[in-house]
Amino acid sequence: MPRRGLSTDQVVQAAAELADAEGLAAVSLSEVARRTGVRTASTYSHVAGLDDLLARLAALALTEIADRAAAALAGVAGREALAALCDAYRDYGLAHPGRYAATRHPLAPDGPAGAAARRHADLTRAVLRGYGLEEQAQVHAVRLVGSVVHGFVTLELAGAFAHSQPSSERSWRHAVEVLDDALRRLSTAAPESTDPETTRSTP
Amino acid sequence: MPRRGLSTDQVVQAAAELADAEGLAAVSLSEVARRTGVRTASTYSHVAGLDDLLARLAALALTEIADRAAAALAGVAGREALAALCDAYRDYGLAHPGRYAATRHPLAPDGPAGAAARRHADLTRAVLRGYGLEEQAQVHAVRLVGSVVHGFVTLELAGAFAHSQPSSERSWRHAVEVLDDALRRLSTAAPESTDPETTRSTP
DNA sequence: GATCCTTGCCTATATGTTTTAGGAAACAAC
DNA sequence: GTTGTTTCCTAAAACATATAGGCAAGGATC
Repeated sequence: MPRRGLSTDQVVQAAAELADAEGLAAVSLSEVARRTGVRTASTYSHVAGLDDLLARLAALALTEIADRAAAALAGVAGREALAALCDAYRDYGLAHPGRYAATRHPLAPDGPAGAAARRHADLTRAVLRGYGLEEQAQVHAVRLVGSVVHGFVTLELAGAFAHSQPSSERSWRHAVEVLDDALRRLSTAAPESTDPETTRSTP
Repeated sequence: MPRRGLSTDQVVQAAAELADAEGLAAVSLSEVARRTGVRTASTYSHVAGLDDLLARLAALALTEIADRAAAALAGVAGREALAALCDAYRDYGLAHPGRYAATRHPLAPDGPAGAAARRHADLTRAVLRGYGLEEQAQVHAVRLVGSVVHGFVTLELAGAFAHSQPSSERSWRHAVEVLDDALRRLSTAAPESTDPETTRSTP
């Protein structure tokens, strides 16, 4: 019996292609084994189990997104940078729905997925630096941008915007534009907010 | 053998409680059967299978959210209405994470889930009416609001905002405020956009 | 070149879940 | 009481996760 020469990366890769083609729910050790040409039990030589495989898949997706975002951000700033960052997420999600869905898998803060998650936060922070926000506002902005992007892509992939005019593409451009506008206004707004609701005691 | 007097609603209810307590992934026909005191095969008398159960769970969650949103919207308008709508979603998601997660289950446009989804769109539209947007801008706004809310709640439930200052509660209030501000600006902005980027040929 | 050692892959097995098929008993209506 | 419907059962097939133990391929070492 000749060896297939399988590696962990190849197993994860097979899972990624399966997820994109058939949906994340279709990813099972059995099906991955089938597609790599080995028996199910043999995959345990490369991954610790289904949960480990899904975690590695999440790490792969996060890394790929961060790579693309970093590349897209080279040489741009301000509004263009925000659009490039947001587009990197959405384009990846549309091109690789299964991997994107894997991203929601609960990930350990340590490990490769944690490192990738930190890269994401850093990239968003780098983009937001161009808006001149103060520290606290920047955290809020990171979360807002993340919410809009993640929410839109998730709903779009779920088909919530299909079969309805205008196209989701239009709405996406509109959303990014509104986001840019809002961030710009936040930067020019009171740099030291005196709103009693947001400047309570800071423990 | 005395009958348990089970009904479809009771099965779905058991699944809902299971999902909230142990996570949506823990919902299986076996576990639901265990909790309702019947054998696994017996649940097939009430639901057509696991997929049908999850779809019914999604419909239940969407209906419950719509009910709460509708109640929260009674007698308020403008900024308060927007906040009430958004809070209804988030409060439900935090209180019932499993049911909220079930919402992402692919739903057929016909059937009860489809009706609930339409209620949601109508509720959002009702809130946005207070901002005086034109038709096309209103569609964009519905999608934007949906994205922000869904994205934020999803990320918050995934723990993305935990272990980090300031609290996610602060960021949430901030996000809703920014959203209100953005919508208000859209209403006062050019009612007929002449931006060449957004008014290309309409095929 | 013969001998280890690691390890990729195997078979076999235990356990749990989904789903269908067929039957018995509870319950309701007449 | 008979009939009919519905709930729940047992039985069984198909498939998934996971572990244990074994065999041999591919190197490294002597």
